[in-house]
Amino acid sequence: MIRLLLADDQELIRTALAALLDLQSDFEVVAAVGRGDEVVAAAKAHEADIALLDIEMPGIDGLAAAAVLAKELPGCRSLILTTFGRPGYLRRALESGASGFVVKDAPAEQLADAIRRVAAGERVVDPALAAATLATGASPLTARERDVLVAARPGATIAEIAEKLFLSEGTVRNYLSSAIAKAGARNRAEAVRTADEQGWL
Amino acid sequence: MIRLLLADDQELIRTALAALLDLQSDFEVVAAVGRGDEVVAAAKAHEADIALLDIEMPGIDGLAAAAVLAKELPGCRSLILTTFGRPGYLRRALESGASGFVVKDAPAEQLADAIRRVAAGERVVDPALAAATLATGASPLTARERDVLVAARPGATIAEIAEKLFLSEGTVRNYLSSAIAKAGARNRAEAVRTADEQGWL
DNA sequence: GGAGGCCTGTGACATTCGTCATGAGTTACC
DNA sequence: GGTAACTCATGACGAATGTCACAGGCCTCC
Repeated sequence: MIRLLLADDQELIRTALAALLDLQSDFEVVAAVGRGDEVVAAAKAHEADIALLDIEMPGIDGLAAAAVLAKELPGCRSLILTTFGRPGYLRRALESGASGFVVKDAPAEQLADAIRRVAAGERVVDPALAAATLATGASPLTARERDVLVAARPGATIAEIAEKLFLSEGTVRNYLSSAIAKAGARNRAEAVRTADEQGWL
Repeated sequence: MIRLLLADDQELIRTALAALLDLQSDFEVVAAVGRGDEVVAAAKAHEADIALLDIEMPGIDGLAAAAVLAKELPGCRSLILTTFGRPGYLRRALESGASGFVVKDAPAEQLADAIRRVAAGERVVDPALAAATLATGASPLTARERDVLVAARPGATIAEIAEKLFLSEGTVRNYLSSAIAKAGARNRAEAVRTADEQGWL
């Protein structure tokens, strides 16, 4: 019997996944939480074998939760279950110590199979996504370029970004310029968009 | 017995919701599709009573599917089931002829309750969301201002927007300027963002 | 028929943005 | 100790953007 922990911010999805997984005779959903920062405590309390983690959650995100889990509770493996199959997400997931990565538009049998294989100690990754990740390569952005792009995301002006990061406006313009070049964009907005899609942010 | 049609682009969510709803003794999931343009045919073929529609789908979106369904198959009511509780979505859903609107972070009982009430002929809407919609009011944008904002969304330049909409660049600048003013933004990017969040696009 | 609103366009203007050259300070690595 | 990369900054330049005033054509509504 494999003991599962579910973490997803949408209650309906959480409940529905639990209903689906409970149909499998060798699975048992022992806990379901809606926040990333509740994952570790729940995993400890219910002695989960595998944590199914969504990425987008309040508190800390699923990738960070996987990292904490790997450190504090090595007996509980993590399987990232998310909507977006972005290359950068997969990379960060594996760096965070997750044992698997499944996207939400996969068929149910694939999820069940992934859970069983992770429980057996394997690492499970969608082959197509893995190939895309290798092809994309790591982020070419420096730490500060990334910061500036993140701060620019909501549509902030240069002055606002500079104020938020305690930089001069000229410096912000320079970082933005190089980030735009590295993203192959012609705009701040386009650079933010492509960097986001690549998982660089 | 209420016959349900599920439409969601993510297969896992589709399957999981089907598993959840089948637990209710008075529900029967008779069809599940992953594209908006398959909804009507499937509803006809399986004589569904209620269609549960996600908004974001390939083909046509759930709101458009609800409109077609209301026209071609009045016996089948629509219930929008979506991640985002944006005021504009709710407004467009009700204008499209949908009978209900539930967000995906509602508890499962609320969904089941909504389905039963829609089946009984009621209109079902989350009260908090309805209040937000009334408070927000309709979009202040004119049709063209909206078009320009949509075209500007990926980070396009003025020249690209003008080319796409067959307008002069000066005209595009004028529309953008008034749209920015109406959105209370100081940027094109910020205007796109807030308009998107309000459901004006 | 007149008023008002939207669509489309032009021209001008100040501001912001993106690019480039350059330099100093820091850290890391050979 | 030297090289390289990153961080932060300044100044200057052209291009893109946002704002404003204005005008003609087309609707709709009173």
